[in-house]
Formats: sequence, structure tokens, C-alpha cells
Amino acid sequence: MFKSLSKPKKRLADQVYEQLLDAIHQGVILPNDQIVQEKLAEQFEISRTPVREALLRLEQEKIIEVAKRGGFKIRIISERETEEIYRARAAIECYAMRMLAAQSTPALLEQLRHTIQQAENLTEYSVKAYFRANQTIHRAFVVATENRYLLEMFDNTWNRGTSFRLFASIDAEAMAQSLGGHEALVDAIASGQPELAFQAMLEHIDDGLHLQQGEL
Amino acid sequence: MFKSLSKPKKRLADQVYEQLLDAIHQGVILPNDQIVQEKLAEQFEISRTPVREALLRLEQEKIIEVAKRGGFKIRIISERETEEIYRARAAIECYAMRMLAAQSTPALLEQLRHTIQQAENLTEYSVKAYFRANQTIHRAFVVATENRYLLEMFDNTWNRGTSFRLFASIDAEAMAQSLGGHEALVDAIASGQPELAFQAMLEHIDDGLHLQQGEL
DNA sequence: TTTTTGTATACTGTATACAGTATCCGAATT
DNA sequence: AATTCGGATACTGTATACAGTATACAAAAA
Repeated sequence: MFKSLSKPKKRLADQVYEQLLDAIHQGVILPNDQIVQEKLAEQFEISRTPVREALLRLEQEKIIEVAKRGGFKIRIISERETEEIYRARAAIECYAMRMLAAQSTPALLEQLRHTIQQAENLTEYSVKAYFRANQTIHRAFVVATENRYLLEMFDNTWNRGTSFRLFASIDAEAMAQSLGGHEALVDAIASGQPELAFQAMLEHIDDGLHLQQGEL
Repeated sequence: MFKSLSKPKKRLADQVYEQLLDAIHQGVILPNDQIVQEKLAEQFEISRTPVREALLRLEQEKIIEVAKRGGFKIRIISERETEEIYRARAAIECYAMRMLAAQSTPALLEQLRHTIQQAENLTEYSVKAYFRANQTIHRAFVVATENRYLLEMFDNTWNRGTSFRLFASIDAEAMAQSLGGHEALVDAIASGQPELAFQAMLEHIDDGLHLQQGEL
């Protein structure tokens, strides 16, 4: 009869967290920008407390770090670290592939193919758009395992590699080619052979790393 | 000449976090216990703010959750979830095994064997002691990869589901036997065959799951 | 010029205050 | 006896206040 009046009951801190993460991903906040609690609080028109809680979380996730004058700034990821991230990704995503190959069903394959086609249909040709599509597709594999821990690790890992997604100057053609390689992953799952599926994803991820490192 | 006076510069929130996590692992705080900010603040003899920050982090890590009267309580993990945790562990630790097998050196093997022997040499024969030894050993494999992201995922995963409480009902003999199986993992690494190392760890972890589920 | 030193400034971290909301409980009602 | 209802209670979430510390900068000393 009546509309529910109960609020989504979301903490301000969580909303701030999401907005800040987005701002970092979108390049609204840049490395070397000084991130200050009071400044943000003013912009959000709230007190410092929830802002602080959001920043604390971002710091804990190693996305930002304490800066010179006390404030925070975006943490820059070294090349060495980027490689570590890619290995972590491999651990998660390749294992997911194994799981999927071991319990492959036509419905699963269909769904994955659908997601891929949907995501590959870019409306805009930018590095940003490429990353978004790529992430959507890769995430779909992990989602399909129905394992919330794997998914959480996936999200955490992907949220971190932020700096490079903005500055990477990837050749458009190479980008499109890499994006097109995802169907083959589904084929690997369809084979029903875990080790084959594993290897397919491993090579795909390594390709991505090389792509980013400009070692075409 | 003089002793440094600079404090370890640790936030109270972090110290509270550590102590609470420990209390949960040790069974000092039990499920259904009501966890209240003000109560804790009083016990720690600090204000509510840092306590709140620590609780927020524990909640974010899904270790605690909001309880009835507003406070928090330990989150209980379903059997389904336990399995998911074990799959997540497998993803991390089995991949680590692969990496180690691919770059195995005598020094590495030596170090792992040393850690294992050290840890197996229990000073106390309790479930808690077995649990700790087991964790130390498994962690050593991940540490050896020198990948901080893998290690972080390992720690997060273990902090959550693998509270010793879950092992409370496990037969001591079975546990001792499981503890002895770790040398074989090093042998698998020594073989230099990634897939073999992978499989060895996978089976070992699955054994652990069955042990915990009482399906001996 | 370079180095030292004092002081202002920009921040954080912690404490405290306050308002709001879900739960509980006991008395009133059926 | 079961249900409803009002108020007390137990908490949280957010705002504010305050003290402390690292940096920056300008003036003094070398």
C-alpha cells in the first residue's frame, strides 16, 4: 500500500569510499594530489568522521598512503608490484577456470559467451572503455564459480591496479585483439579439461601483462 | 648514542584490531557474545573512536557482523562457506606451489624443510598448537613466492574461516598425521614439475577440509 | 651562499557530545 | 493467555573539539 520509508541504511563512510574509489579510477583524483580529510568533508558536506573512515579503508587496502604533510595520496605501484598483481590474478582466475572446466554445463558456456559479446560491444574506444570491458569479462568467469571468497579477492586485486589503467597507452588494435581472445577461454572450459582451461587463462593473463608493459 | 624516542607510530585502532582478532581466534570472544564499542573502549581505556575503527575493519572483513541490539557479534560461517574458503585457499596455495616448482633452488628447498621441522617440533600438544604449526608451514610456502599480494590474500583468508575453534573437535592423532604430510609438498616442489606440485597441494588441502568436516 | 633555528601551518588521531533507531520489557487491553 | 502499546534502554553513526606532530618557510648565523 505505502512506499517503504526505511532508508537503504547505508553508512556515509561507505558511500564516501565508493565515490573516492571511483574518483581514483576515473582519474579525478591523481597521484601526487593531496587528499585531505577536512577538504573532502567540506566537499561532501559532511563531517570529517565518515571521510576518515573511508580513507582508513582505502589506506588499509593499499590504494592510498600517508603523504608528506600528513594527508594521503594515491599509492603508486611499481613495475615489480604490477607483476605481482598479475601473478595474484593468475592464481585466482586460473583456478576459477579449473573449477569451471570441471563442472562445465551448456548453460554456463552460453552465459559466459553472452556476457563476453555484450561487453565486447564497445560504445567508445578508449583505454578506459577497454579496461572496463576486460574487467567485466574476467569477472564473469569468477562470478560463475559462485565462490564469494574468490570473487572478493578478484575485486580487491582489480581495484588496486589503478594507476596503470589511466596512463597505459595501449595500441587500439592490440586492445581489440586482446578483447577478442576471450571466446577461446570459454572453449577451453568447454573442453572439460581443467589443466587446459588453466593454461588458457594463464597465457591470456600473461599476454595482458605484456600488452601493458608494451612488450608486444 | 641515544635511544630513539620516536614511537612505533601505531594507531590505537590498529592495536585494537590486532587484539580483537587474536581474542576471536583464541576463543576469548565467542559467537553470540555481544561486542559493544563502549564496553571495549572502557576495557582498553581509550575512547570509542579507535575501537569503532577496528570494529569497522573487522566488519568489512566479514569477521564480525551487526547483531541484534545494534552491537556486533562474530559471524558464523556455514559449511558451504567453509568449502568456499578451502577453494580460495587452494587457488592461492596451489598457484604458489606452481611458482615455487618452476623456480626451485636447493636453498629454497632447504629453507622450507627447515621451517617445517621447526614448526612440527611442538612444545605443546593441543589442537591450538597443531593449528598454529599448520598455519606457519602453509604460510611459509606463500612467503617463499615473494609475492606480497598472494601473501596478503593468504593471511586474509586464514584470518577469517580458519579459526582454531573450528578444529576443536578434531582428533589429535589425525591432526598429527596431517602435520607430517608437509615434507611431501617440498618433494613435489623439488621435482620441478609445476603441475605435480599443484596437485600435491590440492590434495593436501582437500585432506584438510575432510579432516575438518569429520569425514575421515 | 649554505646551514641552522624558531615559528607558523597543515594535517592527523583521539576524545567527547549528541541525536537517532532498533530492541526490549512491563503494563494495559482484549 | 495473548496482543498491543508506551516508554526506557542499548546501542550506533555523525559531528565537533582539542591536542599533538611533521612539514614548510622565513629569518638568523655561519
